[in-house]
Amino acid sequence: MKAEFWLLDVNYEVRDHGPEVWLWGIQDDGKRVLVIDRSLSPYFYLQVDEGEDPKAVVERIEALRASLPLLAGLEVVDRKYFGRPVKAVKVTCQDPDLLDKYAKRLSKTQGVKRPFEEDIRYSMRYLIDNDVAPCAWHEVEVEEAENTLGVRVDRVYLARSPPRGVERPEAPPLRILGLSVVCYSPRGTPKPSRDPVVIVSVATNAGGEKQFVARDSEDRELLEAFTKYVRDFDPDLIVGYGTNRTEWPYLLARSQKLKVGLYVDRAKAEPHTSVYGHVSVTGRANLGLLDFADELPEVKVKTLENVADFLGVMRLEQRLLIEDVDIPAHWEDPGKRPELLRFSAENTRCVMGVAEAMLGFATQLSSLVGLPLDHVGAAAVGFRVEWFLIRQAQKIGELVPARGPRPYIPYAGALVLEPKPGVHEDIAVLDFKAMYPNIMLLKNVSPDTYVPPGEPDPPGGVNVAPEVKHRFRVEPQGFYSSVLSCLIAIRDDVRSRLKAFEPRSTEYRVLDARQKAVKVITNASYGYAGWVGARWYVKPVAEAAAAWGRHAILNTIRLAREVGLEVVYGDTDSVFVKNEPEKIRKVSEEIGELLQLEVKPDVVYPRVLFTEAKKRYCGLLPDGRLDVVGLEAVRGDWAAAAKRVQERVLEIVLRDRSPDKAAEFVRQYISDLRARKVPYRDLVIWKALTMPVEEYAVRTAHVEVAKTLMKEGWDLSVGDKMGYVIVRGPGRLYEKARAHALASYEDVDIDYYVSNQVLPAASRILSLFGVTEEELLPS
DNA sequence: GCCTGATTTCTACCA
DNA sequence: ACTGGTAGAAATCAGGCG
Repeated sequence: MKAEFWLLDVNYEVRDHGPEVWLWGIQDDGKRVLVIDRSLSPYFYLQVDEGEDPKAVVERIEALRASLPLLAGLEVVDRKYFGRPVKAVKVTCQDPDLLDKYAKRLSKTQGVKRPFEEDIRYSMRYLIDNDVAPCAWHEVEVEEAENTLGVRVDRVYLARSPPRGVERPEAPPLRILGLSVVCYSPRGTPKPSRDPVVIVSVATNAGGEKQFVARDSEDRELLEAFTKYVRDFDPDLIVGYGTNRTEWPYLLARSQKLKVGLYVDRAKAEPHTSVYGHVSVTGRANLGLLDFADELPEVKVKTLENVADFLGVMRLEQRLLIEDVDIPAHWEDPGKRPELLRFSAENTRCVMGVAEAMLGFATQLSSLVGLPLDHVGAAAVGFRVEWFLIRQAQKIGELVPARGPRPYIPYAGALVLEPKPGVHEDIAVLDFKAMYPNIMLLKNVSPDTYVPPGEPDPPGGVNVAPEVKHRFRVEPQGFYSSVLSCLIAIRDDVRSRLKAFEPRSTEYRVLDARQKAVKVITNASYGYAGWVGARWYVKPVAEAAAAWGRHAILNTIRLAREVGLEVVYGDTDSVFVKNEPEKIRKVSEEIGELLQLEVKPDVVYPRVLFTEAKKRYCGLLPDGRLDVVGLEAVRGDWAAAAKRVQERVLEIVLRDRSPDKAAEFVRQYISDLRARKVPYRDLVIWKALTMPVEEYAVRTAHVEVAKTLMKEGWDLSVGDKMGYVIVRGPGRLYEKARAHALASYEDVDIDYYVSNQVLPAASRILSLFGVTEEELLPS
């Protein structure tokens, strides 16, 4: 019989000496199923030395067979490595966990150059080899089996054939459970060995809301009740915020200590930490939404409340927020405990809202790159690109290069023009459409088409990069080139289908999420190519793409000037020119002919203001809104007070064209600030720890604050944002920084905020109009 | 030892 | 833990001065 299912999760098991893949899915009738497939044997490759007879290598390995009991098969195969044909021995092995060990051992065989793909996990191997993608529909020939495993699904199937993809864009209705957790520690970061979980707030997309609250800091019953709740609801998705890093590890450690089985998965086991440091719940997808918050660069401090506010899930002003340092007092005080309960419940509501906003993108990204839903968020951008590449490599018989340490040598990147400071009227921004991907596509820039120095030109000819002179074969089409054309084709297809639907329809939202996912991967391809950690890293590839990019923008500038278009600024793939449509059309046309790249006006600013610095400007949009770029107003490491003032100054200067009015506004603001009428939170400065505190070479405010907090028992790690205020007193700035949650308004050094935050931010703009800092101070 | 300009360190941004 | 190019604040260094 045939079964159709949407793939939610995948794992593998070794049972009765045979590996099997477990595909957890959801069917049309709402049944949750487990499809077990034993058809694919794990394997790796051994590349055979050039000039060596592969059969001889096979025989040598055969001779070792007695000592390799789980070796299942040897086959000589033709593959490609960086585009060149190679002979390899495909070694199949019964136990997927022995691939690495066997590969190491057999690599020493005479005539073997090196092993390949022994580091690809069996479950990924299965998905890739069968072209099975998570978060997508598949049909499979199956026979129903009895649920002797005790897995929590409606049906268990044995696959008779590998699943085949079915074109169906929408996900089935999923059961989603959201959670947030509060732990209690009298002081500092809670420790599971010592401190209880006191509140677990859950919510479901079936409308359920519940709180599990510890009785007198006894959390055994709470953990048991929570576990039971999860099992009873039987979610497909478990969502939280930062749960991979904090809440799940805590719940696990705590339940281990109390000997409570946290059996929340579909396979009678506990959650476990998986490849990308995320927590995996077998048969479900556990998502930490913080992992997807990187897609929202507008949100600078990525707390749940900020993300929820940005997405319109729950407004910050409406929230009751409790800082970590204030949690113990709220739990201890029966009068304040209800506030803590409300805070926790709101967190879970925010989690559910954020999940709704982000799931479309997450599932599309998962199906596109082929990583299981719970992996894809946790995987860094480079790995997302790489898994997409690995999938494509399999299709063309390209061996997946080993990841290895390589020397890092920087190369020249993009070109940035010196802006002409001041206000310019009616400026058009000419943008290259997907510049780097299109360059790589057009010039066939790829790891496998690169012709190293010393090698003769191939018969089909080469494309030679300007300046750096790297050469790339014109044919056949390279790996990157084919992958990019595939991505571009998908995006064009999705975008054309998009037109048939209403923007609010489900179909539209699904397709829109898909085109965004494709865009993210496409745009990351150039960065991937220049990443030393990449499996397909070849420095000249990135270097050549950058050189062609410079060539493109330089030609655009030249042509613009030739037709008499004034160029006022440019950066990487954009050129800012006077808005003269006819001349622009001409430039665009000529670039199209000359470089086969598309360049066209993206926006037209009725007015745009440049500072004397590159990468910092502000454009007024036709609808009156501002595009603030690079300035303090869009930076996360300036106090909101300074950012607000600067933004307002820009508005007044660009909309009303009145530097005087703007100066008056600044004077008024500074008097308000001095009168302490500005909210305290607008004085908090946020900076991230980019390395462990002990590695800093100099003393800085945020690191000093981090050290203080750590002394108080708070665990901090790389990436954490430290919020601090500057307080009055003598000494260096770093001596006057206090954690925002531990300082009070009275301590704040207003003069610092006037002279080092608000004034510089305002003056950055107003100095262009001859307004001095003295003139910005209230009289 | 103090002052000042130059250099280094650091973060976050742009494309 | 995708790239290089960039700004700007603050810390720190280095050298002159007395």
